[in-house]
Amino acid sequence: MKKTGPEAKLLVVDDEPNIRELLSTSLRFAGFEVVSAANGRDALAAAELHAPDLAVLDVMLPDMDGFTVTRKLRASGKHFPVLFLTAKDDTEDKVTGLTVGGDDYVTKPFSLDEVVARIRAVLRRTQPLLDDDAVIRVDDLELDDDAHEVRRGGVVIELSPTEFKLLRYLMLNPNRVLSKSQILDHVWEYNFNGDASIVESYISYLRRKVDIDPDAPALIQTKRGVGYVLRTAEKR
Amino acid sequence: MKKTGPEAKLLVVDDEPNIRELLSTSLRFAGFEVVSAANGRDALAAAELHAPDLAVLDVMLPDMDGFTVTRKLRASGKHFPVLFLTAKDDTEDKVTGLTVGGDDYVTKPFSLDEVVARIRAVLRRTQPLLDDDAVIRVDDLELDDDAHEVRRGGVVIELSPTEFKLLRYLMLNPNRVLSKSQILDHVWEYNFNGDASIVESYISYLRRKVDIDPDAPALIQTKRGVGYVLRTAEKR
DNA sequence: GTGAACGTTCAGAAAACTCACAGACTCCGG
DNA sequence: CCGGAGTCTGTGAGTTTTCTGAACGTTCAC
Repeated sequence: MKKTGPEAKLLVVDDEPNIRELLSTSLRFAGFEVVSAANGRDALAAAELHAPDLAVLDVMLPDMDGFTVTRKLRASGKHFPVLFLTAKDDTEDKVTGLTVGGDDYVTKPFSLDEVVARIRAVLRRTQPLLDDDAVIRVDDLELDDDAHEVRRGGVVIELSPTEFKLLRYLMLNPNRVLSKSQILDHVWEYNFNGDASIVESYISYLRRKVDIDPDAPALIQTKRGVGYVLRTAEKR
Repeated sequence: MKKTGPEAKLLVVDDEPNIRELLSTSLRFAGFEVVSAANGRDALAAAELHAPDLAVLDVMLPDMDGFTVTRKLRASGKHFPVLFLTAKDDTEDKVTGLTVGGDDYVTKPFSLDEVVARIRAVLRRTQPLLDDDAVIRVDDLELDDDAHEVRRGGVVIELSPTEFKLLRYLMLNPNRVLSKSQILDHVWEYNFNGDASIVESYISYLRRKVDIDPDAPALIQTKRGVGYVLRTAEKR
């Protein structure tokens, strides 16, 4: 899955240092090259200098709002797609029109995996050259990101949004034990402040839908005191 | 769907920056090469310079109206088709006569998919070389853009204009989940400011007409918390 | 002008979802 | 075999989402 060299170059723009760091770090870890800016002015300069493939752009910036930044970018001939970060209650109002180009948006607070998934989706849509299939496969389990659908042995499995995100995270890390806090950090919104026991609940839900057959070896396995793994058959 | 190289070169002319941007962005994303101008003078210059295949032209411009622009274009030997943007209350007689050549018009406020569809229709009519079929097919569901007709298993289904546009948008994105705001942005007029619940209503209407057979697997499916998809059977 | 078709909005019911809590169960060391 | 930590799962409250029907407005044909 990982290619040689970075997947794409991203420009992250947010005035809150915490969020900017959070995003930069996890996007970098996800294989992207990342440059960041704290306001609209710097964002425009960075876009000029680095020619990113996509920008992650907070709509609320100290000097000018995200739409203005986008307009200025477009005016100077930059046509890379933008993923907007909006507050949840901005929806309906200002968000309209954000999805007309290749652009998209996620609402704050977001979950990290969600952002990565949306970035990949936008890039896939705008530069279809990279035949990233959008389908993740582990044994006879398939997860189709575009259709937002999961199949086991060809049979569709209905999952709730959270169940879907959790399974997606597990499938992206097959045969790797993931701790409950790791899972929490990736799948739940970044400001979630319940405790990790909810992961147990959702693992339980998932098992009921994914690991039904009592004869087949379970895909989702518990590592006591450590976390959970998605085990493939091949890998023993 | 995406070809190598742009589909055609368009000239967008509108004095309102928002509309100009909105059009440019979504047309560019639809695969066209776009240049734009804010008034008649610039439009004539741009036409001379870029030799577009079609112009999208607001009839109300600050310096001269769209018909004058067209006349001057024709006078200087430019015979590419024009898609006029007119206000809804423009008198019939002004608009009449627009559809006699290859030209066509849409009324403001328009929906983005409508404009794209009209542009494609005009280009198809004027340069029939491109064998764009104008018929979109998903399983046994056919949508004929030219005839403005929908058939399921050969049987014609009567749809209202909005139902037709909605189904069209779904059929252009089979097996891809579309959020309610995405749908709103593409199918409804750009200045629509109701909320997304109207999408739910129209999906409901569509289902009643398109997914009648309770035995057949439903084409239109809800992805709770995410949006709606048009599912094909083949896609497994 | 009148009726029919179409479009929009609203409101309520039903269904689904998220999450906390708590008791039951399992594993493991001693 | 016991106890405790860790894990699993049922229950239920609160919220969100979806669906539907009905009311109201607009447009169009006659």
